[in-house]
Amino acid sequence: MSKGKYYITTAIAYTSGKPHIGNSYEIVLADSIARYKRREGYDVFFQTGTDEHGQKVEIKAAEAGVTPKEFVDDVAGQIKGICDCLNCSYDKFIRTTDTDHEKQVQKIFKRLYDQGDIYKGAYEGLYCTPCESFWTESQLVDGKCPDCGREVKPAKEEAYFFKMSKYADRLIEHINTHPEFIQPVSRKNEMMNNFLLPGLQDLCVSRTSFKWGIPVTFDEKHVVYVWLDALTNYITGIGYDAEGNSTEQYKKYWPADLHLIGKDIVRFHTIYWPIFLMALGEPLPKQVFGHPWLLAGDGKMSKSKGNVIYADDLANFFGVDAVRYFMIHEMPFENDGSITWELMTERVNSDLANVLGNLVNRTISMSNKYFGGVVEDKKVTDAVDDDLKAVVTDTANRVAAKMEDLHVADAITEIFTLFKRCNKYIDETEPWVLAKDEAKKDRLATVLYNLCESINIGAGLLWPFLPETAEKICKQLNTKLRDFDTLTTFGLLENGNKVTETPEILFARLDIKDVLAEAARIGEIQKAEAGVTEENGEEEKGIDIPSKDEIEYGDFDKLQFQVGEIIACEEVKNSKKLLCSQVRIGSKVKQIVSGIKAYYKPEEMVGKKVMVLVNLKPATLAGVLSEGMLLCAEDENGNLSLMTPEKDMPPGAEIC
RNA sequence: GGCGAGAUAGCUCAGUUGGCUAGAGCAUGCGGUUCAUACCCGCAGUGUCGAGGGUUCGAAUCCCCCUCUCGCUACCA
Repeated sequence: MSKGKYYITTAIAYTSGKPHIGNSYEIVLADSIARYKRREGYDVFFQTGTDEHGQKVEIKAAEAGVTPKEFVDDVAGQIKGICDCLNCSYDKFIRTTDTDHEKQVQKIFKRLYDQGDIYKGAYEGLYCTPCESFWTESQLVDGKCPDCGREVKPAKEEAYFFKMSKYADRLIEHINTHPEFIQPVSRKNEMMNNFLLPGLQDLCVSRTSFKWGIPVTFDEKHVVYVWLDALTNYITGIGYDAEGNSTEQYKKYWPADLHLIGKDIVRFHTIYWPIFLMALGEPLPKQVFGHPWLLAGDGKMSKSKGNVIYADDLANFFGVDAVRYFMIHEMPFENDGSITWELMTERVNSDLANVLGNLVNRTISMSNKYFGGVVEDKKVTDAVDDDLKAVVTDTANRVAAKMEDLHVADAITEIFTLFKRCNKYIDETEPWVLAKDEAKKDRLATVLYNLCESINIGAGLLWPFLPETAEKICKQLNTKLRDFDTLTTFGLLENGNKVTETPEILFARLDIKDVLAEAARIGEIQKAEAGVTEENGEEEKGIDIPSKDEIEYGDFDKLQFQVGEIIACEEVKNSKKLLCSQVRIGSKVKQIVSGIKAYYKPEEMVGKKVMVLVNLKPATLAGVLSEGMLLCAEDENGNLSLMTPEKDMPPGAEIC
């Protein structure tokens, strides 16, 4: 009997490179929910996939010397490989380069244009080159790029915009009347306070600055910009048609019951996506859950440091279910979790090996030792059985309650509580004592039956989370996976069932030394791939940034750079990132505000001689006048380093 | 700066509408046991529940204020 449909999606992964562990977490979480819902009796459709267009892919492909399509085919294959390696049971793996998807995106774009939701905008001096972004007049902040704060410049290019504000009131109303729509609730406040209530800006939905995208049918030099292309995967993947010929599958599954996404893209899923749907006249998804992140240890991951953690490396070493267990268990509902090889080892040893693996092993060993593997209830009960049975048969309800609220980590903890109760039961009943007394043989038989039945029920509950392990347990017990609606009934295990004679260790205990050796080995491989060797540990991989247009010497000559000496520096009040420096340039002193507080303390700024752009039009930042710009180098993580002359130079020396 | 969340045992956190000696897991110490993967079971802890004030018979829980952390957002010439 079906309880109805359940459509769950993950975000589609961007194909700029192989995803690390933090990006693999979501698919496991989604898979657990999907499997759980299926076992509950829902008709589940579980979609995941890849987001493959955009300039970043175009650049990466060019670097690799292949076409964008060849590049994304390769990366999408890797991403799909990781999903498969983690045993994820998706029903559809959509790629935004799928022909069906591309056609529908074009139709959607056309339709929204025809009905006036998308309009062609013109850009006069409103293009931010570093951000590759166009902005409308109203979007600028102090006349600057609202993303990076840098100068925007005149550009003849045109782009299409979506009229977000038209639907804002309806969306605010929807969010207020559907408190479950945005999860966790703290995200709802952020969306309301930062975007919806201050007033929505129109969103640019096309680009002309790169080619790797879905062309706008009626204006070929434009490609559809990322969010309209990516978000629509949730409907195109199940057969939406913008001209009214959607498939039965679409009619059955839409609206989605759950969009599972990272907390970084909540804004796109709870503002832009619902508004696109409103414009198309389609119902909104029931729930969007912005989950926290799984971070690797404390620092940032980088290949040149050799500390990137990939799901497949972990799965190869610890086993798939150990990785799934860690991800599910260690991730709280609202705060970020962290993963390291050490933490993985702790989880595997204490929960999987000690509690679960050992329980199954000792139970089967005793069945073999005392009864030749035959498990039979001789109905010799004792008061201590009652509590065991109560805990075991109630676990399904407890798990269900946790899953209802998407507290998946708590749900799996409930299952392990069941297994712990079993271990305690063994101590209470002391089977090895019973075994010494022939008169208590029947009691012993019942004890072992109770254990096998409890473990069987536990395995049934465990399946959505650790499918491979649950199946292994059933195989060792020689039972079938229990249907969900039988999990609250004790005693369904067939009498006279014979367990395996050769129980295999489910999870081996690990020695931390071996684990760290493996981590080090993988780290070395990564460093080698990143081009770092023992001798030249400093030889880094270069970073590429988008190229700007070629300029005339005259353009360069307009800029005046000089060496400036910082003679005083203080923090700017009311600002998190700004320092205000007094900079001596020749005989003059300029006041310059810079966003470098995170990298330099005011006192260490004083005395430095730095490169200054002196003829920049003065501006006011956080209420403080700034009459120039201190130049910095910036790495891929946004770390800044001031430019200083390589030999000592007097303040005011021209840089040319 | 604006908005929001949080500060509880060594670590990760639970603590419902204020009420009995403030809890769980992991780690630590001690004891028990041997079927089992040196495993399991039991016991024991320590906590000014971030600081200070207030409401109340009574506050981790409500109010005020302070300090710190985090998230989103603005600022990064």
